[in-house]
Order: sequence, then C-alpha cells, then structure tokens
Amino acid sequence: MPHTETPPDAIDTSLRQQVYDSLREALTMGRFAPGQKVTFRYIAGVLGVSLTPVREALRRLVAEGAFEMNPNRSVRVPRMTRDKLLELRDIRMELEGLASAKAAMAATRSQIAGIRRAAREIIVARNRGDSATDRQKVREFHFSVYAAARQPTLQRLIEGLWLQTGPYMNLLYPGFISSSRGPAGRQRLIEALQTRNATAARREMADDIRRALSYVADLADENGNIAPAAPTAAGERRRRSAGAAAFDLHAN
Amino acid sequence: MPHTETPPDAIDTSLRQQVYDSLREALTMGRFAPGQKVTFRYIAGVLGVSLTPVREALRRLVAEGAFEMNPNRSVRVPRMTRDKLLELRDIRMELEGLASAKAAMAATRSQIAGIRRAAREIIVARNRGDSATDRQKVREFHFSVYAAARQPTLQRLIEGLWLQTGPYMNLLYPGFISSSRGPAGRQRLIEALQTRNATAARREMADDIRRALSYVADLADENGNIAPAAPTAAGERRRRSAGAAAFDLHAN
DNA sequence: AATGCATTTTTGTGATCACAAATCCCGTTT
DNA sequence: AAACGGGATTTGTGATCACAAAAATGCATT
Repeated sequence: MPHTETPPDAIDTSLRQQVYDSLREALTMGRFAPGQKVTFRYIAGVLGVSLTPVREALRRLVAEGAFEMNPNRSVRVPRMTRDKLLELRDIRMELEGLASAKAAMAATRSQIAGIRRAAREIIVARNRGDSATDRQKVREFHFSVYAAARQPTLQRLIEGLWLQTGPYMNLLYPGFISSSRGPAGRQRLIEALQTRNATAARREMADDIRRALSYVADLADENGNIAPAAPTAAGERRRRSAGAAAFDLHAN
Repeated sequence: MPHTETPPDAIDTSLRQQVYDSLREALTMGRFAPGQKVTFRYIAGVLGVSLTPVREALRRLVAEGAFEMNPNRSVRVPRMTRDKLLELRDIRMELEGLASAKAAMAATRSQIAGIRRAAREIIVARNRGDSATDRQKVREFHFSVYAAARQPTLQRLIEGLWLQTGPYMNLLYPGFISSSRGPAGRQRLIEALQTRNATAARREMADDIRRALSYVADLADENGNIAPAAPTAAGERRRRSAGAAAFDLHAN
C-alpha cells in the first residue's frame, strides 16, 4: 500500500542543490585554485544549466565563506592564510569539542559501533597507503561522532567549517600522518564515549584538531599564504604548476 | 582628485542585500509569527521587487537557519523549542566565549573605551525603563567585544546565531533584567579585557549567556515550545493574540 | 456532516532577456 | 617602454515568462 512517496527524509532534487553539491565537492577535492575567478556563466556552461540555479548555489557558498566576493561583484576562491587557518582551528576546537562532549552523553551503543568501525577503516586505508580513502574515512569518523550528538544546528556549523578547511587537509599527507598519534587519540575518544566521559571526549577531539591544523598552519610561506595540495587519488601525480587554473569540474 | 569611488569598504547596494537586510530586521524585531508561511511573491510584493532578489535572500536565510524549508519546498519561520534554544545556548557560550578571550588579547585602548561606553548606555536605558534601547545597546556591547577580537569568520558565525536567538531576547524583559547581575558581569568583563585576562573574559561572557538563555528556555510550555514576545517599543501594548499573522513588513 | 475526487489556483523553479557596471583590448601618446 | 584612454566585450543583476508540483477549492457521494 504505497500511500506517500517521500521516505520521511525527502531529498532535495532541485538543480540549485545539485549545483551546490557539485561546487562543494569540487572545492573539497581541491579542484579549484585559490584566487581563481569563478564566473556564473562558466559554471553554468560546465554543468549545463542556466544562470539561475548557479547564482543561488554560489550565493549560498559565499554566505558560508566557501567562496568570497570582491567589492566589484565578482566571485573568487578564497586564498588560505595562516591567520585564517588558525582562526578556523580555534573555532573547530570549540565546536567539534562541544559536539564530542554532547556525543559522549547521548551516543547509543550502535552509534559507537559505527564510530569504532570508521576508526578501524582509517587504519586499514592508512596501512595500504591509500590517502584518498584515509581522508574519506576520517571524515566519516568525525561526522559519526557529531551525528551521535544529535545537535542539528551544531552539525550544520561544523559542516561549514569543514568546507573551508577541507581543501587543505591533503597537506597532512604524508608528513603529518606518519608522525601522528591519531589512532591512539581516536581510541581514547571512543573509550570516552563509552564511559560517558564528556570532558575527556572534548579534550581528545580538540587536541586532534589542534595538532592537525597547527601542522598545516606551519606550512605557510613567508607571506602567510598556504597553497593546497593537488588532489591525490592513489598515486596520482601533481597536475599543473601552482596557481594555474585547476578547475575541471565536469557534469555528471 | 576623485580617482576611485569606493571608499575601501564598498557597500553592497544590490536589491538582494536590501531584501536580506529587511527580512533580517523583521525577524530580529519579532515581526514574524513562528510557523508562519512565507511566500516569495508576498515578500516581493511588500518590498516592491521581483522574485529574483527575494529568492536569493530567502535562500541565504534558510541556509543560515533563520528560516526553514519544508520538504515540499515552502518556507516557514521556524518555531523555537527548548531543545533548540539550549543547543544555541551552548554554541553561543563556546563561540562568544572564544571571541571574548581573543578580544582580551587583542583589544586596543580605544576599543575598550567603546565597549565601556556601550555598557554605560545600557545602564542609562535600563534606568529609564527603555527596553528597546536597552536591547540595542546590549547588542552593541557584545559586538564591540567581538569586533575587538578581529576574527572575521568567528564574527560571521556569531551574527548567524544572534539572528536565530534574537526574536526571543525580548522575553528577558522585564523579569530577567531586574533580577540580573548583568551590569556587574559586564564590568568584570571590561576589567578582564583591560588586564588581558583571556580566561576571565571568556568566563564572564559564557556565564552571561548561560544565565540569559537558560532563563528563556525555562519559559517553554509543556510541549517545549517557546513563543516570542511582541516587539516592545517604549510602552507599546501587545499587538495580537499569539499565533496570529504578525508580519507587517513595510517597504522603506 | 464527513469523505473522496477532480478542477482550479497558488507557488517555487529554471530559463531567458535587457541592461549597466566592470573588465578587457588595443592603439595612441608621452 | 610605460601610461593613458576609449570602445568592445564580458559579467552580474533584476525582471519576466513558462511550467510543474503543491495546495486550495468545490462538488458529488456515502
């Protein structure tokens, strides 16, 4: 007896949302060069849609800080600086620490199992030297924790912050990863969730973020600028010289 | 010799921005009834513009959580619940606490003077029983502190949170205000800024937010819903019975 | 009077058009 | 060779139109 179509959580199929998702994905994967100018018509052409949904998607991304708008109404990919990254680090420590503390108080047994599984998969990918899967599983691990906190507004804010720091997380490989105490920290975090120890959960998450983003901040050049790493599919070579137009977003 | 028009800080004069500002203002002043459906054409009609800028403004506000979107693509003013308010409380304590700590490390003498002046003006308005000016000056006080922190991303996030809690801050009057240790707390905050005591600054700000929002959360009914207070110009009477359409946004 | 169903109206979405501001281009001047 | 200037092009903005999904309405049936 099919009475309603939408399976409670109706998905947004609008073009606007698809464009938004595409741009978000391209940003996260580092397919945009910092400072690159992004024109509405170009995006519309590449994705095969009209200006209308592109405008709405880009406007939203500007509001979220994922793109920035010149005074003269043109949209660019923001450059990352050490100062900005340190600001994001401190904000993320607060919010993701808070989310972890809440998760410690609210996580169900099955949610904790999912978090533990993600932690295992990180180790597997890392042992294989598969940094792409590694990154994806790290994201899964973090957001599994935040989902367990059941704080929708908090989760939305954290997603916005990941959108801004995402393109630079490649820089953690391979230098930071090998020297990192990541697995042990995640283990302690999971234990904190199990024992409902909110303070410890917050501390482990905040420390993890501090170490990772401080490492990236130290990669800034003498002007304080930070260049993103090229997207690293397994064994892929760097594509172009730095600063060149690296945008090759393609329609699905 | 007029060589450039824009005085470094070019202002956005687009209709989209004006619509955004109007809606934001109307929300903050409590001119929307929670749960009220908001149609694009209605806003466009009231403001005398076409659908295009209205769509972009509303989309942005939805992304910021100031409006919410039904699965069936209609936009509503979100209802406030105790749970949501407590979530916002905890987030605000973290972020505004962080901003206060940063302000303690970075505030200049003249910035502190401005903060102190806002604190004085709060007391003046409060002694006159002028709750409208009171609220405005409280906002000025807070954002003067956050501006001193010089953390643009953090400030943007905080503004988004105020947009969501704003309509309910009227509920602090007059009950909470009279019983509050607000002035003393603000005084201690200013002292912390002067002595560069980041920890104390964070504590004072977080405590202030906790007390205020906990008070409002306790006003929830048995279902956890919180109704906003009517906008209170000096001595203005409550306008309509709760739940009625309270939207009388007018074009400038 | 309440319910089910077809029709009408409302409403958000996406494409297209017109326009002005910003940018680019290229020839000229100093 | 660098700086200037004016016209051509590009680009974001806002209005309008067509359309489909959703909501509201009216009517017949139980």
